[in-house]
Amino acid sequence: MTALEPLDQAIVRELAGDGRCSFTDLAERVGLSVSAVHQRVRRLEQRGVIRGYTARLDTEAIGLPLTAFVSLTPIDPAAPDDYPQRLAHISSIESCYSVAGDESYILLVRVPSPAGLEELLRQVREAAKVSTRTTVVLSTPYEGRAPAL
Amino acid sequence: MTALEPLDQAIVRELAGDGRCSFTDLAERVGLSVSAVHQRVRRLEQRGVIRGYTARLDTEAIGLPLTAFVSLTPIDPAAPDDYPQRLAHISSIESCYSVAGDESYILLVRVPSPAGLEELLRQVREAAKVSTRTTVVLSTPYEGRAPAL
DNA sequence: GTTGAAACCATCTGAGC
DNA sequence: GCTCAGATGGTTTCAAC
Repeated sequence: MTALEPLDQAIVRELAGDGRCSFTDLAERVGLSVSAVHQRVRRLEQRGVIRGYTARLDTEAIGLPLTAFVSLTPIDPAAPDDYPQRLAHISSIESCYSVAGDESYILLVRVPSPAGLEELLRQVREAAKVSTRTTVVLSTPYEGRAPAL
Repeated sequence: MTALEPLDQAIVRELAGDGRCSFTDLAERVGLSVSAVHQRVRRLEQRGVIRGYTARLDTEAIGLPLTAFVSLTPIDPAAPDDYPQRLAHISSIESCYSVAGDESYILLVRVPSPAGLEELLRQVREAAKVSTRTTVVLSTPYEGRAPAL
């Protein structure tokens, strides 16, 4: 995987900071013509460097005030490792990481309440035969900051 | 915090899926006029329900192929709890969560290499007087999926 | 790979309901 | 709070370099 050119870096940095930034603004900020920027952004999208765009939401305002990390340990270590797939339909799971260490996976989940968390854990244990360890998030000083390029 | 109206829910769901969706498209998808959608989106932004927009990037393509969770435990339990602030300048830290459990904080970090991780841990220990426990991410089956509304 | 211009389309505002 | 319509300004394409 070849490293990103400085101009593409600049574009990507701007779009990480403001995903709805117009091409006109973008062009000014990176010092290129509008068409050139337009072409480069399209190319970055097609190459998969930019995987998409999303609105960053206030989890409380949308009714999911409880965030938690759920670590997964397979009950049967010999079972086929298709946990992510088995859990994909559970929409409270925002992210799924395969990790090195004591556990096999770490999930980031968002639920409306402690009752929602209980329900989620039930679903997870049912869908994948795993034991779970849950770490409740008390507050989020910051999240999803733009990467350093 | 009053719950989200169904129309606002629909708008927010669409923008979580495609943050660069035009107001024209958005209007069609939620069944409203363009101006009405426009007005509602602006209101959602001002109320802080929508906190911004970002490009979702391929971490490998931008030169940060190594992701890890770093758990923090204060060395002096009586020290003032200003860790997030003390760590905020470290740009490899994407997210910082205050958590219940054995540790006080969990950081999500992105670095170019194992050497970068080592350097990051040094920086973290220096900036905050904490001991760290690191869980390396091997792969990411999914991440940042749109929330269930 | 960049530019500039032209055609098209989206954004945004304000008046009216 | 929604709609319509008009003015502004952004997006997208294309020919040329």
